[in-house]
Amino acid sequence: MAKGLTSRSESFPEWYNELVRKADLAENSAVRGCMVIKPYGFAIWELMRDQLDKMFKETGHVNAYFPLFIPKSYLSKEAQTVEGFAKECAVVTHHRLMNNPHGEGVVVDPDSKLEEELIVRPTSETIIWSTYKNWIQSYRDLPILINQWANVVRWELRPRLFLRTAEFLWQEGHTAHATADEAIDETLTILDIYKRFAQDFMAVPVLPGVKPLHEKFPGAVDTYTIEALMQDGKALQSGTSHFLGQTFAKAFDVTFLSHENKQEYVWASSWGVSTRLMGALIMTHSDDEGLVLPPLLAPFQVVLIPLYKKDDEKEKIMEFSIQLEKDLRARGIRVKLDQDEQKRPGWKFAEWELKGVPIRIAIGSRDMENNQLEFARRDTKEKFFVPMEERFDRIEGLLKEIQDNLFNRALKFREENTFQANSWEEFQALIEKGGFVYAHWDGTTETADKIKDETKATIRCIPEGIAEVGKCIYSGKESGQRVVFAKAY
RNA sequence: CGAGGUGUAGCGCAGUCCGGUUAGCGCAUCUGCUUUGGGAGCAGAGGGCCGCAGGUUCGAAUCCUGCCACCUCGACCA
Repeated sequence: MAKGLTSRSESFPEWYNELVRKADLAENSAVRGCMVIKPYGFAIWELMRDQLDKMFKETGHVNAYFPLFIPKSYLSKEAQTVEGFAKECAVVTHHRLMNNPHGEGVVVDPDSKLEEELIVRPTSETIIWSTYKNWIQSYRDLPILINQWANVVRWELRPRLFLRTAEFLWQEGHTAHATADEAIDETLTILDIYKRFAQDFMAVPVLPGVKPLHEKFPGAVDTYTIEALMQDGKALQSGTSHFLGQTFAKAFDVTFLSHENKQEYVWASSWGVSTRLMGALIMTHSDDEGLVLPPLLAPFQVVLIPLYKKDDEKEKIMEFSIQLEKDLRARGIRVKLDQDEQKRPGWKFAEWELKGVPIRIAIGSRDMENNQLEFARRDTKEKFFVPMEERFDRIEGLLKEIQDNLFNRALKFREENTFQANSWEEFQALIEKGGFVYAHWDGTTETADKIKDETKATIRCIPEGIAEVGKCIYSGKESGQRVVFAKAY
């Protein structure tokens, strides 16, 4: 049992908070709502980022960078964007400080007031489309497939590490196309990348689908989402891909001359995933002993713990350990040899479990004599001995096995917590239990609002291809298909 | 932004009701010895503007007033 880690059954939110801190992922900062991502946590984010970046580039996207500050007037050009983000924007009003004429410290120089205030970007559609206007004249300039890795600020009143912070890191893709079909294709291509990334790398099963209109991104025609189910039965929106239609092209007057020699508005998509994915990763796999990481995203896939008492033992053990570290590294495995002499082995075992390292190998004199190594896998907590000559094959095999096991385990959990509700009473009971609930809905925002008021459940997404006629569980009106309800983060 | 709560050592807390020795405990830190295959034991040591500013009092962590910060719960959100 990890020292001082609250169990999930005792309090899931507390468990999460303590885990994030104790596993050295992140901590609160001096600025309310902003987090410090610590090196170990950032290493995981870097692995996610590198993989996503690779997938974007494989599908023809390029990276660029747009400014942090957005002129206030840009936001007012697109009415829905204002409505969506106005309540959570940080605003820059001055550009200079001065020594306090009445005392200690510095004050804002009143003479440095900006003529036009600047908004710290909550998302970059407006500044990007005001730029695309200059880049696009003819169909020959299309498509534009740009992504940027950036920080954004949304002034949150109730922050939680990784899940909801005032500043967060993300990528935002912004594409421009000649036709609606092309933009929709792009939107769905990215949704598929997100799904594959979540499932194949994070080992997190996700449910792709489209958001109902009242849950979509302001300014989008359609918002697609991947929804994941956390261990406490709550859903986490883990990525979104928007078909923006011509909303931003019209707001910023971005037109192109088509094949047919006609001026037409450009079609758009935008899409993003953020450091919130860290929250999904943690809340999907981890247990009461700490973090559990899928091998593909583990900063260290294998940790080596040397065990020795006397100095003559130490020399032999260390020589072997250093060689094993080199051999594993040469095979492309991320490995950590824990050489800390201040800490005892038991402490190290617990510490690396807390940090979620998939495979631990203990190396002691007894093992040397028996020509074997003691393996421990983090996901199942099994311990077993591996003959020396099999060590490389077993490590490589185990990493794949653990990756698969985590996904299958999470998928099984989701299946066991996915239900169908056919009456209002049934729906209420199932939502109270937690999990995904498939139910008929009459398609109106009014009904969705009432369901939310009474149960706190929202429509997470409308999955594709499950057409089935039925009656709305709340209003009893006609419904063309089931939608997925859950309580959400 | 509404409603509650909490600010005491790096972290977690007791003490505050009912004012009165040198403000205490656990973890962490430092020193020494013994330990080292599942978060070591013993002995010793260091560390505090008791959130901030006023007030009451011979005397304030403790009582009063104001401010600030953080946490939990609601409304909003990736």
